Amino acid sequence: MAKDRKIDLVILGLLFHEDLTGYDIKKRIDGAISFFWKGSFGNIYPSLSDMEKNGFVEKRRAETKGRREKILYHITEKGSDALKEWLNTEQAANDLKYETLLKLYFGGAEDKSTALENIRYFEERVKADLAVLKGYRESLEKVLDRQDHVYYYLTVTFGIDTYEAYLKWCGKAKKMLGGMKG
Amino acid sequence: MAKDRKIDLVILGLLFHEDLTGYDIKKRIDGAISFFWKGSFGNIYPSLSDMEKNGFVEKRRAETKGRREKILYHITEKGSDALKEWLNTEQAANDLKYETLLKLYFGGAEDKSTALENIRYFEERVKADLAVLKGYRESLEKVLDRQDHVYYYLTVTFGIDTYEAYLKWCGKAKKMLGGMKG
DNA sequence: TATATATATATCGTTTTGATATATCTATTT
DNA sequence: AAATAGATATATCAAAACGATATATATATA
Repeated sequence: MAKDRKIDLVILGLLFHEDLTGYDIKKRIDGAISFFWKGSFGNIYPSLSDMEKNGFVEKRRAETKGRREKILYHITEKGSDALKEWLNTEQAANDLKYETLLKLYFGGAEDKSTALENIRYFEERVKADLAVLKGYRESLEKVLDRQDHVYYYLTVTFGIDTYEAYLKWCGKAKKMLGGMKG
Repeated sequence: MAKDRKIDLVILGLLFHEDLTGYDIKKRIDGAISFFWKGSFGNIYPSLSDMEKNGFVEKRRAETKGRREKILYHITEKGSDALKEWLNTEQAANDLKYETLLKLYFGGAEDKSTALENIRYFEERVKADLAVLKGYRESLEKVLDRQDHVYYYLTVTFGIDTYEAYLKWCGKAKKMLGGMKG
């Protein structure tokens, strides 16, 4: 595991539950996780390769029955230890990049209709994403007896709560801009 | 301006109002903007250098009165056009990285006290940041007659609304984890 | 059968991050 | 007056992330 490479921890977290290929890992990240973290082949494969070299994960040839071979990765004890150590460190960096707010902040360079367009576009995407998150929540509510699912459920409700706050703000912002001259 | 370099737009947005040095730009970004976008010397100086080469900004020697010279940057018409073009493009990427949620998602690898620690740490920082944002809001409320300030105000209220949603979620999450076995 | 889509691994150029190096100016302390 | 700490100012570097693309096989569909 590299010193400051966060993707390593994402991968170890996923491998803690099951063996996965690099492609599987990408799919997992693109699911429910994508609302709060992202990954690309460009960092997943180099991470797997380095972690394998350093003994945090190991390769398990999948039973391919004559088909094209694929590489399943399995977490080692060293990998589990690294994951747990990270979970137990207090600090956690939450880095937010809202291009929407950046545009709004510089809105004075154009007329208010431009800013309103920006907010409306944001609002539409938030509504769409919120619907997806509510779908996840509904599925998870049925299986909350399993401990892992409580953790998944909490991340989903975090998304729902913040997205609903976004929508309320959109309403207020549109009203305020609407009442402004220019 | 580079093809996909977002820091270019941040700099152009700031220079639209006033001439600034690279150091000034860093300070501006570290202020109210840092809640939704970040920048470092490592991308600010290369961006300024490239944009100067390509005619988006130009150097203005500051009146230093014998003191050490500093480089003030001034936005050109080409730079203003690029800023406005960006403001008028519909899509805006909001990339959120919550290490807090990442740890929570993988919480099943440790016991629930670890997850609770994670949430409590997050809660404390949100409270501190929220106080700063409320201070900004108070200052801005006095000067809302100026159009630019309305835009700044909206980005600040976005922060306040979402941070308050975070805190409500923290309360619910702690309660839910508290009632869970393990 | 043709073809579009999904699976799977890998790499590359660009951009960002975070730290550090260097030097000057200004305010404070001794 | 001298020492020093902190702010100002520019710049660079290694490491990491991003986004796109290349390559090839497997599977579903028209």
